[in-house]
Amino acid sequence: MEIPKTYDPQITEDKWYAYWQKHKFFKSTPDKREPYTIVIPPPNVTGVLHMGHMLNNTIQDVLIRMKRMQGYNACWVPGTDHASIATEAKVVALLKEKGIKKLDLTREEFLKYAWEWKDKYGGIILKQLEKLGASCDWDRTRFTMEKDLSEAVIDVFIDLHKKGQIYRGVRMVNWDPQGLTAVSDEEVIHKEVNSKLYYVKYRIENSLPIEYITIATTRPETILGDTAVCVHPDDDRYKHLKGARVIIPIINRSVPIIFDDYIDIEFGTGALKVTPAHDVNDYNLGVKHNLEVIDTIASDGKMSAAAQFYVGEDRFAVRKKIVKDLDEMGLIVKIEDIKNKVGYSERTDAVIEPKLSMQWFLKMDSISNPALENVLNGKIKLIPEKFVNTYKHWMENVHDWCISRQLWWGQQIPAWYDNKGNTVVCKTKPEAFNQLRIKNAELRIEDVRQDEDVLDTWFSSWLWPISVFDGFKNPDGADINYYYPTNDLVTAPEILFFWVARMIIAGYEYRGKKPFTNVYLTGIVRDKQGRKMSKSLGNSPDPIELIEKYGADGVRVGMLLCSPAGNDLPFDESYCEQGRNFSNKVWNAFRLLKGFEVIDAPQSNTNKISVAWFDAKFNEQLNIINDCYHKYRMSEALMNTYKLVWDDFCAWYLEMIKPEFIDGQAQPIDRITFDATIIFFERLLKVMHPWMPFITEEIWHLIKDREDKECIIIASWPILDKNYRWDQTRVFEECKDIITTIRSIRQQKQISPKTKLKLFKRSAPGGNHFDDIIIKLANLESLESTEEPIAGAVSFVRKTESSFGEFFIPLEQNINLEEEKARLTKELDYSKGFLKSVEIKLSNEKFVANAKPELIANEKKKQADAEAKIKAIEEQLMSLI
RNA sequence: GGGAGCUUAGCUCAGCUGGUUCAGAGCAUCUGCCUUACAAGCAGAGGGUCACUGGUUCGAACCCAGUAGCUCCCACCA
Repeated sequence: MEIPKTYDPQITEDKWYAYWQKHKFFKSTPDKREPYTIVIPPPNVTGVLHMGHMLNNTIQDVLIRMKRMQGYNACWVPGTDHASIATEAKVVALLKEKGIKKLDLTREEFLKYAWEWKDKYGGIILKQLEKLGASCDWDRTRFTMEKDLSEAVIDVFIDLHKKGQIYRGVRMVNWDPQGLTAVSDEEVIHKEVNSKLYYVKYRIENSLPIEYITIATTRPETILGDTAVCVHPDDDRYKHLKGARVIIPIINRSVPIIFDDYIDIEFGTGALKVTPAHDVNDYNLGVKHNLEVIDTIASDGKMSAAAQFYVGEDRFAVRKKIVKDLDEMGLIVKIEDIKNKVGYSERTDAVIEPKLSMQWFLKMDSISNPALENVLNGKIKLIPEKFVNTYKHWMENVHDWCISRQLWWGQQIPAWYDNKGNTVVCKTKPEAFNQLRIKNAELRIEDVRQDEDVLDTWFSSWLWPISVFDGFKNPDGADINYYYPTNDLVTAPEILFFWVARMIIAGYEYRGKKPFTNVYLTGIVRDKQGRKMSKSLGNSPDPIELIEKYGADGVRVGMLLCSPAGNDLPFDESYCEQGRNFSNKVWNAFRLLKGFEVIDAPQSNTNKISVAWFDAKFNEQLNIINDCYHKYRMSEALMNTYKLVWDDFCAWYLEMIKPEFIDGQAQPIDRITFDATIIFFERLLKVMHPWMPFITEEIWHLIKDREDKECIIIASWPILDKNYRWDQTRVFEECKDIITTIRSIRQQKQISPKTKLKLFKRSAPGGNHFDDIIIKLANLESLESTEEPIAGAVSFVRKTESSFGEFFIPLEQNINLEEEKARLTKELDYSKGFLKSVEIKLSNEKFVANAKPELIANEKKKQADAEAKIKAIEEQLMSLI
């Protein structure tokens, strides 16, 4: 059978994925083995796979696959997040296209549409994860708004309310006028924008002649809500205005001038207009000075009836209009360009409006203590560690969490009201009725109303590591006891506070234990210009298309080659190309092996040495790779695997054992060497498997007939031989050096690689362990020892096993003496320089006194080495003359 | 405004307790090769004042101080 020259991922990927599924290799149930558990950061149901998911989930899959091979009961729990704002926005938009307005629907009708939408599109992203090879236990797929998980959310709300951690109150919240809901502080993104600072004159009441005070504001549209003007008590410009009042223009309201040291005298005119309804600071001032609150902006961002003017017009339109009107009245003193920060909604990108409203909050102070403590004491590790600082800072300054959202898609808050202003928190309406009736005897059940709001999505996802194992429904169940705490969490640093911190809080609150041990924080995938990949910029490649083009293995390798934990990843398709090329390299190594003719024959010395060397090399590298995994240095683990396969195995080992051609006829290989090589290759496939699951599985089956269930995905990770012959690998480096030097000389002298050369070696006796390899790989006719230098030959000095050897290659043509001399002299100078630096060090009394003895011994060895090398080169130079 | 981090080859990054001439890797580049596993390849080569300035030390890419530039996080200055 002809094996194609290039590897074709298309024909293998779906095949093996289905095969793994069929044999339930991803499935996990509690057993005697040690569990290794990851819960997926649930992607939004609205989501489609983007590069961030690709990166994130590939890392999780690598970890899961490796641990599975290492004998752990590996369990990767998948699922999706209901993403209340994002999903609701999507459904609203879809209904709008159909000509249906959300406001015309009842809650039940709307939710029916939303669920229909979810059932239709909610699973797309999970299907896409299959394409990249994600070995999730799909039978465990959960959804944050499914029945059990929702119930857990409601129970937690009731429980925390009972504990006094949840309260309801009127507060200044971040209002999203587009999503028509409050959002938490964490969902507001502050962006620096170019704004204008308007200087507006307010007339002092009853002043004669007419006196004005000039205030500076970036938001003139809120003037109608002003209820005071505030200045600093020490500001000499305004001291005479104690007790005075000013007239708010347009609306002609009389308001007091108040004095407060909150004011920055330097900013603007040192006079601040105070609008308690639309600014947090102003609100606080209002509370302090007992000011009236006039809410002039409605929830949709348009002027409310309370504004009296511009009613129903949008806040930004009004800004322009009011400036024009004020200007016509001669009240605009000047307009300055400034930069300031404006809050935007994370979900809808609308400008956030600070707004007073009644919301539910979770007190964060005491509940978050264990979450801070256990990250600081290292029981939970953040990788990379630098995020601990950020985490600490946030946890120490954490604000109460606004958990109510004015939406329908989500868990409805289990708070109930009667018609007399009583509130109870409990699970069901009948329960609520009974409780409310204690306070309100005439209450009828029809008058019991449930809170209209739903809970913040994060208020359900913070329970994820517990709820996916039914830890609320069945707190002593087999699953939760076995899998919790989970091991690793892989996620983006962006949601360290949104999600990670809160999961830790919930973990300690509800299980008394951490939810996971290691948090691996990936970077952000960016484009070449360093911009974050986003749909709106259109700079994000479609991962599925990349997979089709380069193969899932290629894309996986490409992405992970250059993404150390916590570092952003400037993505470029060429990385995928590199990944694909690697797949192809592996494929061709397989083709070579497959093409060997194997006979029962004695093993040549060359092959024997080669096998011993690679065995040692493999163990040396496996040790390093294991260590990289252990330290979560994923890219480094991959790079070492890559080099082990490409350089050590393909470029060196396979060339060492590859049978020669005689008269155009490939020679057979002896069975001992062949079998050893197959074992090596299988070990390599195993080490590659977590990164490249598909091609390794394909080759695993092609290289040998195997039983149905004998798959690499469940094969065991190679066992490290700690007693490997490390001396072999070291000495072979010297051998490589000699070979490379000869090849380099060929290049310089323009001698074809096909021309066989004679090599003479002049050195101390012994030390010819790898000579046969040198003969083969440097394409030598012979390698002989010589007592005397060979005149007229190209020569060089290289380290051999015990000391330095002088090497000579006699050539047909005459050598250029000057050129050779120059080359040797250069090397001599280098060696002399080296010797000198060592000698300086050794003659430095302070060094000898302070340095560790091993170090000094090492320096002495270097000195001796350098002296030997210099001597050898000098002798060679002599022989040239 | 507060905090954290970064700056090493053209690019992306290693350099893990200061000690091999330590200045590394992959990619890219250049040169020579279509050599019966692979041109998605093979062989070889060239790239760097380790941001800058001082200090500590026998010894600094690494420790300390300052300077410059970049990034991120947090924060209610109109």
